[in-house]
Amino acid sequence: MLDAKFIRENADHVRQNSLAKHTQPDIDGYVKLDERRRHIIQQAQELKEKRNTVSEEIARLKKSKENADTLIAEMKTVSDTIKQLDEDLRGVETELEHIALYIPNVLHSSVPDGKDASSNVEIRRLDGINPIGIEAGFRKDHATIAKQLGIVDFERGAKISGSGFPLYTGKGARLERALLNFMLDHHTANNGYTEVFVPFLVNEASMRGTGQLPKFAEDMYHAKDDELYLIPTAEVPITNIYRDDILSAAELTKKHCGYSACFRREAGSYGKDTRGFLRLHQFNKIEMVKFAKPDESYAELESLVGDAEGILKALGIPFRTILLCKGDTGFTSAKTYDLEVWSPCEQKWLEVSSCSNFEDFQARRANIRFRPEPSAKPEFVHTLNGSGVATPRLMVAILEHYQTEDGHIRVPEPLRSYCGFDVI
RNA sequence: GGAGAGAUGGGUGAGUGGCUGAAACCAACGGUUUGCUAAACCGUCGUAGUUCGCAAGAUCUACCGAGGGUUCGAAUCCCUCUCUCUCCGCCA
Repeated sequence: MLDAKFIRENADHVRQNSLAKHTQPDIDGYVKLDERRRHIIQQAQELKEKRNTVSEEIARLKKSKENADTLIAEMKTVSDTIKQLDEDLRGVETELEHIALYIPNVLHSSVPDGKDASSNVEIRRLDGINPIGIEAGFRKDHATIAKQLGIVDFERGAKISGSGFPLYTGKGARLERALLNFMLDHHTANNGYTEVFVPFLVNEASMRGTGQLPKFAEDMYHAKDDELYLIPTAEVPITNIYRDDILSAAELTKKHCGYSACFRREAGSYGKDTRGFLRLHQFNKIEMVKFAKPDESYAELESLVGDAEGILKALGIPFRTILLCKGDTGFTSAKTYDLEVWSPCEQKWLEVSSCSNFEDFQARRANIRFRPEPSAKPEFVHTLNGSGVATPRLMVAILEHYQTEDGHIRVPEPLRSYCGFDVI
């Protein structure tokens, strides 16, 4: 959510910015309503002031046993008018919020122009154990080899729940768990994150706080009887840990990482990337979230990307880091880097992490503030988050890059102690 | 699921219709003093918004879990909801 005053004073910029993100919120309507809002507030305030002073006068008269009937009658109509104005105000503010919740975050000036993924800018590209572009002919794609080795049972997963809900079995289940444990240990030991284990169902306020609602309601699984939502990412519960809190400057930058299962309806992407692990309704992910001072948030974004890259480096997976262009940057983000691993069988880059600086966009929605100085006024923090990383496509990369000629998988070195075996 | 208790400012906790934006204490901040990490004393010390002002700031308004209601006037009375706690039952 953007600040009302900011929208008022930068209406053109906000409009251009929204267009760049392929949305057209009613900025003119917002500005007009905002004007009306302030007009109503002025009228109501004047009347309330009058009511307050006259009420004191009435109290005085009554105390000295004088007659206050005229004043009381007068105040009755004043009160009715106030009631009407307050009602009008509520209506206007509801309309304002309805527009404001659909206005996307303002892009950082360093974000390149462009309307879709083709304009994203590659920042880094790193070879892992297999140089990118040199592909061994013997490789089977991840779905085939996984099935052959009996480590994932897509059919039975579909039987239990539906397509997009994989069932990991035997060494596959162990490898998945090894990945998650390795990543959590890595971030807590090397990168200074404090681990959290979060609820996987959250309430509506949390979903609004991080910006999933109301705009992306159709992407979420919703337990209607309890008004709870299954989280699409641990970003939601982790960021909302400090909803409505005031943090002290000394504890910033606050860094949390956590595991969660992630649930996504993927409405509208039926038929896309349906094979194997490429697109799932449920998957596992380690998420990193930072709460930073505004003047430090962009440095924190760079180190966040570095933390995510560290996982891929440690595992020897070839990857590239790209900076998303304006049109590809998400609704809530000011600037986003994606990490993509190379799939030799798909001949495609697969996104395994998205690292974003939301500046104060989420903090304003979720009301997360900090005190710059012990007795200073609270300000909104900047929130950032990044996957560190999501497992399905990482698993794709491991199954393809670590495949041997005789159809087995060598377990990447850092995972061996977690797995208890070296080969699948 | 049944029964009960509660929700007040960063914290503890007073406050039952007008003089309460809210006592007191703690914490925090500024200062004085004594002078080795401490104590004593004095002062400051909520948030949001409106209007005015270049600004510092000033005016006004709202807010005592949320939303309604009664009243000239509500932290205080009534209703609904949410959450927390305790006990019982059930289940992991």
